[in-house]
Amino acid sequence: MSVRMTRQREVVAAVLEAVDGFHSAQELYEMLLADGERIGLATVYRTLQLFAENNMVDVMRNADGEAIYRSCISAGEHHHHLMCRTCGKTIEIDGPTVEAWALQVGAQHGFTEIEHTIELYGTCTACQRG
Amino acid sequence: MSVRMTRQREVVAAVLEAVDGFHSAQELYEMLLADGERIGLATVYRTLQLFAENNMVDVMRNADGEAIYRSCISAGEHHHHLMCRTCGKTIEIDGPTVEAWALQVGAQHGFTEIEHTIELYGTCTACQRG
DNA sequence: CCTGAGTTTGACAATCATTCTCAATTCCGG
DNA sequence: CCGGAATTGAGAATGATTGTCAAACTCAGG
Repeated sequence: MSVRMTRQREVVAAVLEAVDGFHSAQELYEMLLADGERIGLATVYRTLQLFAENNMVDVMRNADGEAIYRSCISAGEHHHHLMCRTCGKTIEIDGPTVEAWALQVGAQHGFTEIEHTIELYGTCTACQRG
Repeated sequence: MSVRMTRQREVVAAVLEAVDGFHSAQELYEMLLADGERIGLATVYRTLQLFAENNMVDVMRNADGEAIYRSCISAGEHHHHLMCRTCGKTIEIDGPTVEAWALQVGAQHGFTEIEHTIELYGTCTACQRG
């Protein structure tokens, strides 16, 4: 029942801190192996899920529907992302506007416990040249 | 290069029209078989992708990252969804507010060609009882 | 109503992400 | 330091999706 701190969980947290942007479980697993860590793929998956449940990481899905993770910058705070479709650069954004809009639309249709996923994609300044 | 009309494409379009809500390629495939249609699973996948590219169907991803499809009610129009997390009932919504917000946020960060995905989840009136 | 070139199909293999299994190992409160 | 609960890991299993390629089909032209 209680959650334990293990070497594996520490190193997963560590890579997440060390790298920028979003990465899949597979990618993170490979990075760990490259760093010489001994850890199983299943453990990486389980750990990421655990972190996600505790809002310790950001989760989103790439265009292929794969889960990608990133250490949460505004830990625990709800926010969204603006990602460059060319270089993958990601900016964290928050939007009182949309939050309010989401709640309102939900309420209008009699829905409660509204949650939402909002992701923006575009081409960043750097990638517009070239 | 040219797109042909085939029996298979017709029946896929037909089930999409016949059923409500979003369904995975697998589900649609099974419905077709149940209807006595002769069609291959790969064909269902290919057909759905084709339809999606032509904006003839709505695509979204469920919580597991699987692609789910629905015949496009407001054909070709850009819109979003409000889905009941219990019964899967889905309502189509549009939001000038968020559209504008998305563009503005993108521009603020120097991003162009902004696209976005927005999905709302909640509990519908019916599912709140019980 | 034929025909041929180009499309599309389907059975099945192949990928690939993710989850499951379960014995062996590791944590940690007492 | 101990014991039981939590966690791990190797590999199998699952399941969605895509690739392969010969056979079947469509349709514009004759």
